[in-house]
Amino acid sequence: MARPRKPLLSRERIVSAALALVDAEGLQSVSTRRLAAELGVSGPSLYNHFATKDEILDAVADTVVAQVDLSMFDGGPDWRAALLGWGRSYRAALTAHPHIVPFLAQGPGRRPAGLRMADAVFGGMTAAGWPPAHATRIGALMRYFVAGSALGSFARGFVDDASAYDPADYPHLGQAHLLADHQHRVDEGAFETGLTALVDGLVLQYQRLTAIGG
Amino acid sequence: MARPRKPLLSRERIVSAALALVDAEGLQSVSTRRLAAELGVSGPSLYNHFATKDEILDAVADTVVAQVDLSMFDGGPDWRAALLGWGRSYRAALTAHPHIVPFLAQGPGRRPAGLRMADAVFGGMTAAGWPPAHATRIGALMRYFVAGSALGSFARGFVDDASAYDPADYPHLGQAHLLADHQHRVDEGAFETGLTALVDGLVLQYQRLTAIGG
DNA sequence: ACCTGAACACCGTTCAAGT
DNA sequence: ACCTGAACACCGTTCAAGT
Repeated sequence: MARPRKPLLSRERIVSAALALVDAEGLQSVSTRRLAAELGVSGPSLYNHFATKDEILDAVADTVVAQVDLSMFDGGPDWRAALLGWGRSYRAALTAHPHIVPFLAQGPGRRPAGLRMADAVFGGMTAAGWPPAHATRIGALMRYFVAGSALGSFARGFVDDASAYDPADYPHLGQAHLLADHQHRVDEGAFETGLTALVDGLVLQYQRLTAIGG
Repeated sequence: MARPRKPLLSRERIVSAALALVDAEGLQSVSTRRLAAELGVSGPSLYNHFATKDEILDAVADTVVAQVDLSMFDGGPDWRAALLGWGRSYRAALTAHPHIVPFLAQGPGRRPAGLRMADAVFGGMTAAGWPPAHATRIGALMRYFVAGSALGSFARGFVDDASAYDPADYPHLGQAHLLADHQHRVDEGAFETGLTALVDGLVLQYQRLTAIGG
């Protein structure tokens, strides 16, 4: 068979198969041949729809980021609640597809969903009274925190094996092996603690700013 | 030539050549054959010193994290200053070798330098009066923020091309293409703003905690 | 336009062979 | 013990050929 009367592939079909494969088996398992096999075609077929494999993964990353709720930014002047809500939705979108996060972090500048997000945050913060330079920084620092939390699950690093943590080497890590069990709880707790601290700290800065300004 | 009278390679030589190659050309350029060529040997020779390529990269990541200054944690009870100093040193160590950061984030649990760091932070925070559960979270959330900031330079995402940001699509990104120029400044500003906010927010939490406790 | 198989220049890793 | 070349099962991507 050569060219079929109706196309076998489409960008959407390729992207959703790639996302399913990433979720099921991780980034490593996404090769062009493997992905093509999953779609019932041969490897080179993909190049009729995307120029490179990276372009496919870019599109996958974009659909993940597109899941982030941005509605809180056209609401009103409660930027504190908006940041909290956005942060949680952003993190939820990433942790739903953890294997794509390392790729996602490589630079969202050309991905529409990332741009929409940056635009919404900037617009929301400036509308709430933040100067433009601050609004830019807030968008960036929130992204750092959320991406970092989704990427490197802190607790995932600890092995479920007491012998790995000799108290002579690490006097304070006696319970570290237990963390493997509580992985989720530690990550969620650290994320919530950090998110709250971040927003609380920004409130202080906002107060200083308006005290000087007004 | 087969086995030389004195070994041509050592783990240290391999790791430092790998780090130099990562810094010069990025993670993608580190293949076993290329790295071996850089060392004047053939590809499979590396397997006499490391079991896998990932083990080599793990060792590279470890040497990077080993650069982080941890002295502030055995100083005294000023946990605020310790977190600020640690955060800056941590970020400096990572941004000195940006190409290894995506790999580094994959999980530091088995890397000695990462464990020493976690241990020092935990010890410092508990010594300063934080309950153990909080100390764990603080170590994690700081790592999220620093890793995120080193990994995904926010500004790097924006292209130096005004036409990429149609105001019809992104009403608030009119100046976005200028960010490419100010990349460093934006990242540093966002990092400092976020670090300060984070620590300020933790101070509030600490006050609440001790107010309830005492 | 959209698929195919063959081909190119790579990978990480294994292994028998050499000293 | 530590290096080598050959080999295995893969890669991403190109391209001429088919309809």
